[in-house]
Amino acid sequence: MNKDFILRLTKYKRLIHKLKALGFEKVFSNNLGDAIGVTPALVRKDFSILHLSGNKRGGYNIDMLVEEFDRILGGSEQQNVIVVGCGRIGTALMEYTGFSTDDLNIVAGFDQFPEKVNNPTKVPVYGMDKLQDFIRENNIKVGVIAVPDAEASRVLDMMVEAGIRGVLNFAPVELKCSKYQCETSCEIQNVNIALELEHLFYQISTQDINIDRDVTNE
Amino acid sequence: MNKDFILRLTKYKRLIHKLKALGFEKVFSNNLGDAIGVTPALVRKDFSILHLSGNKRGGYNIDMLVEEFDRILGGSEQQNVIVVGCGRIGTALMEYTGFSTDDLNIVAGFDQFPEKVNNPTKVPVYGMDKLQDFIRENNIKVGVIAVPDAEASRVLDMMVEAGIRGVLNFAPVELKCSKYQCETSCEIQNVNIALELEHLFYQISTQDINIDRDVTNE
DNA sequence: TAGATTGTTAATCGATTAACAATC
DNA sequence: TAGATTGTTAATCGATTAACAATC
Repeated sequence: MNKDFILRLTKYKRLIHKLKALGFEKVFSNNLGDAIGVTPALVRKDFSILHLSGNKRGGYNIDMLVEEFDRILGGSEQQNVIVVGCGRIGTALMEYTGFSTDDLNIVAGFDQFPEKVNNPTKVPVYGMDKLQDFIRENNIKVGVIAVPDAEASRVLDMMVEAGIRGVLNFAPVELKCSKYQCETSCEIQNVNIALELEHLFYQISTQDINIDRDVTNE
Repeated sequence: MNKDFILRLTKYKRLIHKLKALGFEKVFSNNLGDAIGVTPALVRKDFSILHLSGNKRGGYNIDMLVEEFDRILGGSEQQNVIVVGCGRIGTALMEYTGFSTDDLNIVAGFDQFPEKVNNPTKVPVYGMDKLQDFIRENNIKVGVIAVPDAEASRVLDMMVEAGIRGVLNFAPVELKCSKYQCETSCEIQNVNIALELEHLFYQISTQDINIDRDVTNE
């Protein structure tokens, strides 16, 4: 439910893996807080919620943290992802190599015209007619939508119907899971680049003026 | 300062433009709330902060809203953006046509090896040596970073030094604006796809168990 | 021991919502 | 007028932080 909390968890996990690789054996709430940009108190609170305990004097044991966070966040099982829509953005994701360090694995792409896809990767690209069978047979839970605006909603329905539980959506529509009682059954994360850019422009434009002052004065 | 508030503003703006196109003349806090997924009370509160007032019986006038939101959010001036790093993601953005409806305009790409870039667009691609001059001469305020991990930080410094005030970062590093007293002078928005995917996996894995129950019980 | 750090409680802060008087 | 909707205040809610006792 609490997005910020979950986001912090993934940050903790990454950081702790890095520290382990650097040879650290223990770490303090202080260090962790600095690194992910929160107060030490919040780190301790988070850890307390997760029942991760440290030593009053010696901080938290890195090996313990690595183990616990791997358990909490699904560990190092390969997490398989499909990409639907193999245009520029779709193929860019398929080609991206950085995922492997996070145990994310793009296992297939799907496109309306698979034969037209410029695909320099080893990831196979299938037609849309194969989509649902593939999801079912391989028990895929998470997919990326990178199809044009107009198709996004239909594609989402297909994916959810076949069993997809989480979607990262790059189409510039605020997708909502309409079909079925989907609220509970499919998480959607929208990545809207135009929105982010507009947001930046706005932040910049109000930065100097100081929006609070400007806006709350009568 | 308040991210959610600003994000709502851009959503209002888009929605209102759509309603105007549909021929609406007025709209109620109720409708707006439904459409962007917030309570009507919050819509009224937001509008009140912005000094947008409606009629006790007749809701808010669409023409007024269009005008005001355009003014507040920088209106329909073309907003020029550059893309630094013309790999897969960079070129995908350059090729993306959906920006024009938001008056976003990608005016140039930059790459270490501009001659190697596969560029099917009309957007010119220059070498990195031209970056700072271009930013200064064209008074560019917002840029996208789509370079590899290791270069991101250096590229950011170059951009900020030349006058960039907002950055959308696709490199999988949590960029912070280190140089100068940059806290105040450059907004950074990180888009970390791997993080979003992991986040989805985690949400799914805890959905059934009900994380709150699982986690807060002693 | 003295000093440092955890774990937890209570205080704070800020955003959202409920409620309702004002009024069209 | 009666009904509906705004605008605003006060209440609520939840997350973060400060503070400090416990203790290594």
